[in-house]
Amino acid sequence: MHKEHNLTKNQQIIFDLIDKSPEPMKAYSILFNVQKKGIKAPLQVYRALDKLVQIGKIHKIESRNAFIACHNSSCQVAKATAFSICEICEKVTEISSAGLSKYLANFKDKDGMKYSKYNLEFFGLCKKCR
Amino acid sequence: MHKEHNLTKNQQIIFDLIDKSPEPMKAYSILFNVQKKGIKAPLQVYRALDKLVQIGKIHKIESRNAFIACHNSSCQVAKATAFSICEICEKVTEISSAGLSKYLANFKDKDGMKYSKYNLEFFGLCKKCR
DNA sequence: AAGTTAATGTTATAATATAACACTATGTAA
DNA sequence: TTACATAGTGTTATATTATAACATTAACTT
Ligand SMILES: [Zn+2]
Ligand SMILES: [Zn+2]
Ligand SMILES: [Zn+2]
Ligand SMILES: [Zn+2]
Repeated sequence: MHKEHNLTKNQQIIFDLIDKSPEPMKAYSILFNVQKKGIKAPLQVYRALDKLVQIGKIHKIESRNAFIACHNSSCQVAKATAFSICEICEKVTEISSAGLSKYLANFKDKDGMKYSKYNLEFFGLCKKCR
Repeated sequence: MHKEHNLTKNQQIIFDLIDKSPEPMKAYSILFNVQKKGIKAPLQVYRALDKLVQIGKIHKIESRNAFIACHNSSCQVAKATAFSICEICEKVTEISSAGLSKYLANFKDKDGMKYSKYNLEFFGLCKKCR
């Protein structure tokens, strides 16, 4: 399957927090929540976030500057991400669609260029908010 | 065609600057460049940027916190944007592909939900950097 | 044991973005 | 014309997001 990464203490603390959260978490909210566990400075948070993004355990929602745990077993590499975002309640869901990822992975632009990596964010209203 | 928006002085100054720029511009770089024209404060820049994004004259590159002028006549509404980004030279190009926009506009997730708005950022190496 | 790489802890600071408030311009309607 | 509403401005202050720099420690290789 996919390579296991042994997380360090800080990485594990921060991953666990994000993983438990029902919504994307922002860096300084993470910082606030882990201060009781000894992580005191923004940089400690950002360094763990960088690593977790890099190994695909979490993703950054660019339009929100927030982070969510990956729950899509097919994307353990952080190279092809798609999300739906509710513009009212800010609920974010990772989209796992074989058709979509195939289409985007094979997309070529006018110059015939293919891209190995992409990030797609859909916006709309979730079921509850409609 | 599309509705004309009469830009205000600040909006026009800032749009002209972004439109002339060969690469995406960041807010504080814009601020620096327009200070000689009397725009002195970040908020004046951000307000103009917000409006220009809203009416589709410019787009925000979320992964870069930067802004480029729209050169895609088919997207005067800022609801469906796609870009390619070179990870070396940071060149950004707006992608104008009927196939892609049709595919994404019609994309439905597992719940059958359709999204009216999306932003897609592709990453790779541009011709020059390969 | 020595060398290498990755991670940590810490302080300071840079870069990005918004709040609040008083004021001005513009268009619309009584 | 006056009143009203809406959008934009100018300004100061502040909030939020993110990185630089440096000394130290941990983990892995040879
Ligand atoms: Zn994922
Ligand atoms: Zn919702
Ligand atoms: Zn455009
Ligand atoms: Zn390039």
